[in-house]
Amino acid sequence: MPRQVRERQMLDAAVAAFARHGYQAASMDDIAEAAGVSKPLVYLYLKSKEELFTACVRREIGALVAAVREGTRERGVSADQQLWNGLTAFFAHTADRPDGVAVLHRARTQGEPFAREVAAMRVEILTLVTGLLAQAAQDAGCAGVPAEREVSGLAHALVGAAESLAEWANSHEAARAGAAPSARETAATLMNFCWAGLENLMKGARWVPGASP
Amino acid sequence: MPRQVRERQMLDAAVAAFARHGYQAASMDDIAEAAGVSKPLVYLYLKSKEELFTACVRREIGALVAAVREGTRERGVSADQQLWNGLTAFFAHTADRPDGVAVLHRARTQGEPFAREVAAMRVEILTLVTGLLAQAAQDAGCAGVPAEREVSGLAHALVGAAESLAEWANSHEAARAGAAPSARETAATLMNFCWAGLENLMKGARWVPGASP
Amino acid sequence: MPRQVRERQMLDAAVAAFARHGYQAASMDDIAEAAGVSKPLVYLYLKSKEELFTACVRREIGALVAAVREGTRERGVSADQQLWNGLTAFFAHTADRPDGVAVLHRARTQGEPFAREVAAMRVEILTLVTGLLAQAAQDAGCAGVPAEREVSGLAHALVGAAESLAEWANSHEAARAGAAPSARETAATLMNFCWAGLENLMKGARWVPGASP
Amino acid sequence: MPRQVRERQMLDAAVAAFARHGYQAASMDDIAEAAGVSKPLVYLYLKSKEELFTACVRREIGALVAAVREGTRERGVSADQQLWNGLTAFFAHTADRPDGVAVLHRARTQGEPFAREVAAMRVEILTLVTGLLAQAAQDAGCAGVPAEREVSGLAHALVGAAESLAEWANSHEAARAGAAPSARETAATLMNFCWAGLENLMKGARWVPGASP
DNA sequence: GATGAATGAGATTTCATTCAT
DNA sequence: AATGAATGAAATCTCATTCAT
Repeated sequence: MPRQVRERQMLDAAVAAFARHGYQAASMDDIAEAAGVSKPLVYLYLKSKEELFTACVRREIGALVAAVREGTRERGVSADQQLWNGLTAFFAHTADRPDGVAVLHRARTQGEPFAREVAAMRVEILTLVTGLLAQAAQDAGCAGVPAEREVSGLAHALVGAAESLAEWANSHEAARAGAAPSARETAATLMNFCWAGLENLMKGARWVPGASP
Repeated sequence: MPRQVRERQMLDAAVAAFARHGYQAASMDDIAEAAGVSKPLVYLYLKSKEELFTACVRREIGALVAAVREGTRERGVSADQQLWNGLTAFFAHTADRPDGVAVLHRARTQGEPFAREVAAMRVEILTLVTGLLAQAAQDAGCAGVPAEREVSGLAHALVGAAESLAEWANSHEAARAGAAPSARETAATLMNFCWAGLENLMKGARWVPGASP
Repeated sequence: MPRQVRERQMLDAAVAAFARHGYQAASMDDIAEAAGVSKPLVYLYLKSKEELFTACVRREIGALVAAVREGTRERGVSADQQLWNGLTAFFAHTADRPDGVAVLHRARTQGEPFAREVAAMRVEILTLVTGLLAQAAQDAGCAGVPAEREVSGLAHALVGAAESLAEWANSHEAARAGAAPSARETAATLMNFCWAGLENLMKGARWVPGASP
Repeated sequence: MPRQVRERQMLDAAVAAFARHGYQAASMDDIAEAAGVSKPLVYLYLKSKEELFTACVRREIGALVAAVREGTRERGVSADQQLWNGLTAFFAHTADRPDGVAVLHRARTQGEPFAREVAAMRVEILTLVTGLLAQAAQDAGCAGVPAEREVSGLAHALVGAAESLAEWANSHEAARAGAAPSARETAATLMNFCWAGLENLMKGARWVPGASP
């Protein structure tokens, strides 16, 4: 059996194990057995547990980013439409590969080297989002560009909301209140949640404490 | 030294260790040493690693919920103001006890018993938030109550955004773009991000794909 | 509370614990708690686990030997009658204090110092038995005294049979085949088992291989 | 080195250790070192201390039962001869493998699962013995079959006597009174001790208190 | 006379990792 | 290319034992 195939089997098994048990609790024994190979072979191909985890993380990062980029590829549509497309792609992907997403989630709290990789991916996606927001601002004849720090905060809020919604949409809790929502429904929920606020912001309108009607 | 004092020392050390290394990687040896006691004493007082972790989680849940409840206690103010107060308390708390928050974050991916405790806390806070949103809807002369599933999704989005913002606000990344933002600033960012959207939703206005200006 | 009373409580608790769990598995914690006192008090009175076990063993040895001696005290009766009396006393005692007997049983396999104490007790009882056998030989006009080694072997066989019967009589297995047998019944069983053989031996008759009818 | 060989080495070392120190006091460290392997290998092959002990017990049970069965295999000889053959085989075995016998002895007081295995073995041997006694009764033109409980008691007495004699024969004490007795001598001692009594019993004769000559 | 507080030492068990073949 | 055999290191947890009061 060719090396590439064997390697993918190992990565598949590793992603499943890391997703279910976490980095520490997943054992190389179990991964090797699940992959249907002997432990020395895993070490021959992937060097160590750390590198194996890194390989998993990189693969899943690539898959996620590719999915989102593919979703926002369509040109000639308005910024909010593109954002919606990207979100839909994101939610579709998280529904499709829950283990991969779980591995990325685990990696964020697994020490510097892993956390950094995921952080870099978040930056990549945030950049994408930020770009869309900026274009939306332009489209809307926005008065001025908000401070970098504010944009950064907004982007983090958006991504955090998306992650939380993805987790909720794929949990059993959501299914209890009817069928699990589709990716499009979830994306719409998030757009509803934030779009008006973002639009206002871009136009320079601000919510301030003590000023509500 | 009296038992209560020692127990608090142990919990402090354990929270720090669990926050930094996670449940599995934090060792009882290190925790005992950090607490300035011997390992057997930790076991005498806290029974096992699992119960120690549980004790940490419960303590931090209590502290977080108390902080947020305290923030929303003030009566006679509008709903958005109360939400803002609660968010400010939340961000102040996360800035004040980053380790405690990290422990709660870890607990969510550490198996059923722990995850359930945190989930229960999230439900408690979501209920609080939902109540405020409902009152806001009333204040705004809202046309109809949105479906339960939609409200649930919105609340998850809000909480996720808050968590993500808290993490970002306390990270070094935020400091790089100027001083770390205050709790009030972060709360304002989040209100700006979502309030208009929520208000629209309550009034029955919806964002729909393909309908943007 | 006077020291003697406290000490007896401790010994009672210790005997029960050692009987149930064995020397190693019985913990000083449990013994102290069962005795209703704190651990340091146990150490104050009984020095160490080893000495505590020794005290238990000595007490139970004393009780057992006293019971058997009491049983054989009656003068002016034939030797077999005295032996039967002694056996009855032995089985009555083992039925009455199963924990004490169990401790002695455990002590036999618990290393030199303890095993020696029990061995000494066995010697004491064996001497008693041997004396009765000798007198029986005289009564029966026995031809000659058997070799010391043979007598020793016989005595061990008798004691072993008695111990095994005691254990069986107090086990649930015996109760399954009707009510548990009384001490007198068990003693009769053992007398039936061996008396004729012993009598023959004393008269010089021997069982030899290949000579059965 | 092949797995089977290593496993036997481990069992040999474990039997020796359990025999000398008992289940609790024997440490896996010592067993591994005595077997000339590392501790993890012991766990890899034997799973746990409990299973290791079980494996020892089962092996020694098998060896002992096989030895006794082999001894009683010879057909066409009288019942007492067969019993003597079986006893000789038993004493030869206990002299040959004192550690194995000691392990079985320990197992009887080491908790339900172990005690049950040994009890089952005792039942097996008791059945064998009971069969021989029954045949002997037939040979002797026995009047009637004694009650089940009485037979059970007699068998227990016989086995207990045999165990006690075996222990004595292999102890230093026996050697002090001349050379240690051979298996045939010990078997003869036991036959002398009980055979006449058993024969009487089979014929319906009973020893009763107060009726001695 | 009695105890709450505390620990050094050692138990079983698991895991990532490497040879020799 | 692939593996059965093997281990060093470290994890969680328990226990007999002693102070200071």
